[in-house]
Amino acid sequence: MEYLKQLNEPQALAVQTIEGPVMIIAGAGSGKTRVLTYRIAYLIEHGVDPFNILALTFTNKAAKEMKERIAKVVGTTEARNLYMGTFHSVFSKILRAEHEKIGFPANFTIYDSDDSKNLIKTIVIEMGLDDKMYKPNIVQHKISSAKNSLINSIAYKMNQEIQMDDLEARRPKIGSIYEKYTNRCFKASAMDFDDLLLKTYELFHKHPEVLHKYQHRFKFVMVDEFQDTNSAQYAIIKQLSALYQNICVVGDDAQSIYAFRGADIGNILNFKKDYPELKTYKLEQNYRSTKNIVSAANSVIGKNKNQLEKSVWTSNSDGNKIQVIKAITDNEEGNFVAQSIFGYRQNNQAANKDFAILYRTNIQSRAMEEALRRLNIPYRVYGGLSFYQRREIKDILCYLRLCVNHNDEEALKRIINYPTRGIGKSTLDKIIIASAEHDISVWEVLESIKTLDTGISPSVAKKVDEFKQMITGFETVVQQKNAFDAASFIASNSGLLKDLFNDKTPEGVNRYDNVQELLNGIKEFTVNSTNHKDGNALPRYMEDIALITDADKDEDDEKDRVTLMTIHASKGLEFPYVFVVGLEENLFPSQLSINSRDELEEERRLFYVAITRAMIQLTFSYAQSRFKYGNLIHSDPSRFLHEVDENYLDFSNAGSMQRTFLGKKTESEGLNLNSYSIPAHSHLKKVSIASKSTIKGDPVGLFKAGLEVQHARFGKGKIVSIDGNGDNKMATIQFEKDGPKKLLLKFAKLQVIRD
DNA sequence: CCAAAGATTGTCACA
DNA sequence: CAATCTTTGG
Repeated sequence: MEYLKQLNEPQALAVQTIEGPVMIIAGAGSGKTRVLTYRIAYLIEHGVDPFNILALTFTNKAAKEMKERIAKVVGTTEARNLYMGTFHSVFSKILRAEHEKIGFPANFTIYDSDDSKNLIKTIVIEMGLDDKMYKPNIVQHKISSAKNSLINSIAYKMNQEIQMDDLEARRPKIGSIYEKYTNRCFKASAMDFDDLLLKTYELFHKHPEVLHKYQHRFKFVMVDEFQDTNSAQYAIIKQLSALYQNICVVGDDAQSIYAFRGADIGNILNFKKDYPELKTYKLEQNYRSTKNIVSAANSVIGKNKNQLEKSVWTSNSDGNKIQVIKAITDNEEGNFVAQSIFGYRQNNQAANKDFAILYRTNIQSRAMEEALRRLNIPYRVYGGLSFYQRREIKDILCYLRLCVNHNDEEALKRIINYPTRGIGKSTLDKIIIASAEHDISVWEVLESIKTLDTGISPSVAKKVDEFKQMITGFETVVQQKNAFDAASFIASNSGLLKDLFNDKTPEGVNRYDNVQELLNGIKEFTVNSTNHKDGNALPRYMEDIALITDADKDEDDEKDRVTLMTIHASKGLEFPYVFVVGLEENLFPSQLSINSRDELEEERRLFYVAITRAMIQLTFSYAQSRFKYGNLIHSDPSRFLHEVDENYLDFSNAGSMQRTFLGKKTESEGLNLNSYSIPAHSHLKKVSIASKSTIKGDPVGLFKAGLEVQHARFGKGKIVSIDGNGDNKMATIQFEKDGPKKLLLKFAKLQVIRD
């Protein structure tokens, strides 16, 4: 019990309260992971069998890390028997084990959201509906939220309220699409992410004996990041812990940032109502950040109405104020941030990996990357297009998927004509129609392509049959070989590898390399799991891979690089130096959120998460204009900037970084935005780099009403107003000689005289 | 059936 | 802008 001495009072109480419902409200940086780890260790040391502990985490990586930490306290053997993982991975395992009860085969495919969207798109077209009204994204979102609220397609269609809502939204057919989608998934032996929860709930609901089994198995249930659970997840943990009531949830309502994908902050806010016996512990001491940072964060989150009462404090030193950087464009913002990192790094002996640049949207990484590259600062971008979503990776995975599960319709559609083998869209359509007519899976159509009346010509039918035989051949290989050998065999014998190899464009070479990387990953899996029964076979790899994300890949984290990620992805992490960039209205808070109080509060919580990632120094930045859809648009500073108590902010750099931009614009050498002076009290040294213009093309967005300008033909004039967007931006100018004129800024070649 | 040109659309976060 | 979808001509 040596470790109990490392804990403060509420932490120690939380660790030692092991029976009955417990809620741990863990403020940012309050040692949550430590408490979770020790609590599990404490359970085990008090005689609880690790087999009886279920711990649900937000990411696979979190589960893995926690397991390692627990292993250090209680030993590897004990730790290995813990049941730990994400909701999705834990429940997909249970569903595979209990597959007979739900009528699915054990080898069901997990459709990712692209697969779901494609299927929805197909169904909408097949039903002859207006695809403007029934956009895949919208329909998918509707189906997903229904599933997250435990409403299956039958209940959906019977629910009067929902039907009315859909009718009002002029989308009355959503229920029918949902129903067809469900049937189609079933026929394809596939589940989407939401099904993993919904079907688990239904399994437990319909089969009490199964529920009972797992209730006894998991006598102690712990849930991390409870603020981000949705109704389905909550319902399931309630089912599981109903018997023993040993349920411990850990979270921070102030960090609930996933409502957009169905997370219900009400789960944590109302938890006590469901468990009156609840013991609540609040971890309020922050060990991570300086006083300035903690106070700034508190001043922000205080603006939210909907929250549990708590006061986060720290005994750390005051630290520096939060630097605020103002830039003219997004590119300039990138330069300032990069230079700032350069300066901090030199003056504070900081390493690259001490820095993080956090942004609201992934696209913002580009300007940052360019600037970092220019200063030779190594970085790593997290998130963005996932490795597993890349075309070439998805292609090969679909081959593997089809080998493991013939019925996988989305996989079949994707690869039946890639590499091209003369089976085009019309043929595919005929196959799908036949599968609907005979109520058989698409694969079964292929099996009897020669006898069914599909309208496919014999010559094409022959090609289809050849494809079918190729896959059947692969299947034999899968059964006989380990995962790596089977995957390699399929990659080359499908022609896919050759197709990529023949593409000598840089992208083609890259794709080829990516496939090699995937195969290396499979190799690693094969080597690592040879001691497991059947663990080296492809089907097991496929089960794993569907729920793995890039964040789970433990890529050489040791490399000394600056971290670039979205704020969402940064949850749970900490960095000595943090830059929160793009603090502009309509970007952060996002324009989609500003019309609803709840959504705005979520954005504010997101801002809170961003602030609380920083340990030593926090920097905010914003640009006055940035490119969006190829147009330079004007941006106002974020309202969040004004919500931070100004006692904790340092605006001195915000002013000094402004250059007389417009005044310099006319010089033929181009722009030099890359040198600025830094106040004496700052850590930063003056940094100057030579670099080309940060603005691409004409900065037409920078003209404003009131400017005095010079035109080559019309002479001097004053801008009255600006209309239109992007290339069509037009200025009404009152010229001294020729009176008012309307000119396209793109062509006018105006020079600014004075503003 | 296919490649290339043209049109459209979207970008908010993710298991 | 860039990725994706649609149209068009061979």
